[in-house]
Amino acid sequence: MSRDARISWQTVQNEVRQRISQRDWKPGEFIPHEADLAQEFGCARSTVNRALRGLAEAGVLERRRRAGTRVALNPVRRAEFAIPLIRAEIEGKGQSYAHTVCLREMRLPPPDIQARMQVSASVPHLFVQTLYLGNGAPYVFESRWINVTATPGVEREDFSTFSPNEWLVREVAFDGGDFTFSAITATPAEAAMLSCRAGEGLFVLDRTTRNAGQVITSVRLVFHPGYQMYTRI
Amino acid sequence: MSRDARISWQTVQNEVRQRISQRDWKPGEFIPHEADLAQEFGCARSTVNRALRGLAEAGVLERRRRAGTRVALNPVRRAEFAIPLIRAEIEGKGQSYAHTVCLREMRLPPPDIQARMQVSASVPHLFVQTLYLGNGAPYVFESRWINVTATPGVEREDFSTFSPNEWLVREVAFDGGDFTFSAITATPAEAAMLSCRAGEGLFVLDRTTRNAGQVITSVRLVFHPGYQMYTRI
DNA sequence: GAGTGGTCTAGACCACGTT
DNA sequence: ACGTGGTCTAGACCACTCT
Repeated sequence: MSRDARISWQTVQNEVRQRISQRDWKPGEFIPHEADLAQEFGCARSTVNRALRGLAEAGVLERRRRAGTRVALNPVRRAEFAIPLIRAEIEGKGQSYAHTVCLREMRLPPPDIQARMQVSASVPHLFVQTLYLGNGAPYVFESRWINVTATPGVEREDFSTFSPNEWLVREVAFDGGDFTFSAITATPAEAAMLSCRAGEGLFVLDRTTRNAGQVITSVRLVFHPGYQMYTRI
Repeated sequence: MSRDARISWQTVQNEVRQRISQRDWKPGEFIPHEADLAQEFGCARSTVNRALRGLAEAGVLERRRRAGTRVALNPVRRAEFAIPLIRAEIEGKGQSYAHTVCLREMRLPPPDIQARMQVSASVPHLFVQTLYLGNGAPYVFESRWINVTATPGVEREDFSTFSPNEWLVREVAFDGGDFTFSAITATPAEAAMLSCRAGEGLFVLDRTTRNAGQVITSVRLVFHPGYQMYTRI
């Protein structure tokens, strides 16, 4: 008769989400303890734990030992964005992909790059400038510094078949990085590369990538006018 | 003698991360099954599962039933960014916070806002423009459309003590939204608001916030020149 | 069909922070 | 001190998907 279906952690999570949305449980308020919720839903405490842990990771709940679990005051505090390969991003929009290497040489990095890459002034790095094209039109212009001691084999690579972006992703391990998003006003040189007018506002991503504490590469991507980065919660 | 310490899921996760960083396990390769790893580490399979699930959520691993677990081809594919209150962001930089409401009136939303908010043309919305200041200097200029039927009490609010941003976070539940980041070229009006030159590149965030499927508000934030959004993996 | 990850359970112990 | 969340275990069954 009372053969109930198993309760999944998603069921619990959805129910909790709904109670928060409906303001049964208001921001800042404590919600019942795991044990009580387990009893209410008729499942094991670990199932409730799984559900609530996910909500805490998403920033919806705040949990503290001994104190309990409360609804976060600002329930939407984090969002994720995807970091696609440039090729994948362009092809994902249904455009044809191409890239051109404009410059490739060893150079001493300027002070700002030294600081970002945590290297001394006297160590030459590989500097590569690449233009990526979607349907033949400039999509993004990349200026990249590569730490050659951390990327064996790069000195023999001309990036004609694989772009610096693709080559590094294929050949070198990464485990972390910094990202800075900003807007710049196009200089005449940048405008010429991206086929736009000087003075236009352009979206910029600066990224420094690391592996096991070592800096691999530092890159600036200047996107074409009108570029948008999108994400959803 | 052989009283080993308990193995935590973090231990397993760090070990797996390290093997990937060191390229013992290369991108695209399968790694051992959960059961084998559990035996190797001397812990329960659920502990291994917890560790690997976290890595899969982070995009480091790809897991499929029956097929197994493999190292992702592009190990760093996602990043999180924080969405602070504007007040918290300004004060977090050690600056004094202030805001000024420039405009507050009921209006019919223009077509682009109608599309974003999924409403018909004939429904008036509350339109509020607010300038946020850090140390007295313009920090970000906000143009916001508010769905009054979803935000009871808003018609009596003048946003002098609480900014629209703060008021909505305090009074209304959210559970999702869309974010679009882009760059614009400052119009003369925008330049005047932000005390910058017309034609400068400015960082822009468009956000539409929802609760239980209903659109609450749609906002455009135009930041001062030089603004950067930062995140780290 | 069979093997893999996904999940649930019931119980246990522990870490930590509030009181 | 003690109560709460955090975690681990051992076992079980299930869902999915590859062959």
